[in-house]
Amino acid sequence: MLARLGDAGLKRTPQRVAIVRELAGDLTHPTAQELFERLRPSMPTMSFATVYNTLDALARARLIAPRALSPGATRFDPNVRPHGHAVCDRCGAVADVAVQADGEATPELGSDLPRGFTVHAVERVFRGVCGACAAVDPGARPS
Amino acid sequence: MLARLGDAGLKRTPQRVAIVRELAGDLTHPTAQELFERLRPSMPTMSFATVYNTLDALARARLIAPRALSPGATRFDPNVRPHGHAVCDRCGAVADVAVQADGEATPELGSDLPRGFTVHAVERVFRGVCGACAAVDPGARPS
DNA sequence: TTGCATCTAATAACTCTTCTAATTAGAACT
DNA sequence: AGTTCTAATTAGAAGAGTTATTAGATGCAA
Repeated sequence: MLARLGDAGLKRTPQRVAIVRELAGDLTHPTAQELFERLRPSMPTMSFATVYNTLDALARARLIAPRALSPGATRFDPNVRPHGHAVCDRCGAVADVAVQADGEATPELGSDLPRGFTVHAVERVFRGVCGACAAVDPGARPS
Repeated sequence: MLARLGDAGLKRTPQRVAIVRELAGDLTHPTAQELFERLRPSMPTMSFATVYNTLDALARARLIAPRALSPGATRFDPNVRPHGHAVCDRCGAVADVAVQADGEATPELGSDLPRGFTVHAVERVFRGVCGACAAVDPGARPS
């Protein structure tokens, strides 16, 4: 993934390397804030704006994908291949979900798209309660 | 829908009636800001907080559904039945999409959910470019 | 190494949403 | 109808999240 930085015309700066590294091995889809806080110890001078700039640059280069899975902070996903997400309504945790046949080849399922609408990607989100939250309070309202 | 206000233990105030009316016949999934601006002429004294309070109350009562379809403002959907959404990557327009078998009965498709995760709802989002935007600039980048 | 374009840091500004305190207004109960 | 209780509204400020601006530093190619 670092290699593709250059391919996209992006310079390989220490800040970008750190952000890419932190994101690449992270399955929790961190927010910009979370990335910033995790990287601050090792890069104390890094600015908050740099995190956003870098994430924006990576997203434009299609190396990561921003996800609006719930209101509030945008989450960033190092996996740009088609897949679904399980989102906990209580704690907001996000987990990847393998979804077969979720590519652009399945608009038959959602037939009546608006006239002239061209589909580029199909996302699927499973909303519910994760095991940890259910264990804490099994009887709570769904949300 | 107005009738269900009382069932939910919510008082029938003029502000709530206006918001419910504006939302009920609107297929564009307006944001809180949009609702506020549309209602201001007829209810000049209404506060911004009231819009949020009311939308939150309606959402808790399951009369509307908040949707995080793209980064930025939350959109509110008067249709709480299971259905999908077509979202234009350029202009942000949202349209409803009928989706068969999109209820809670289809987690087989997205099999490997996290252990202990209970699904309450499945959402499907079709991302792409709407006809109007494609007409304006057919050659532009997908996003 | 020099020059230029890009990138970063710092900060301000902006958008969206929530909170607080005081007032007002529904709904229920005489 | 009048009273009371509680919830809802208002206005403003505050908070979170994001984007824009600008000056200065840095990487990269010639």
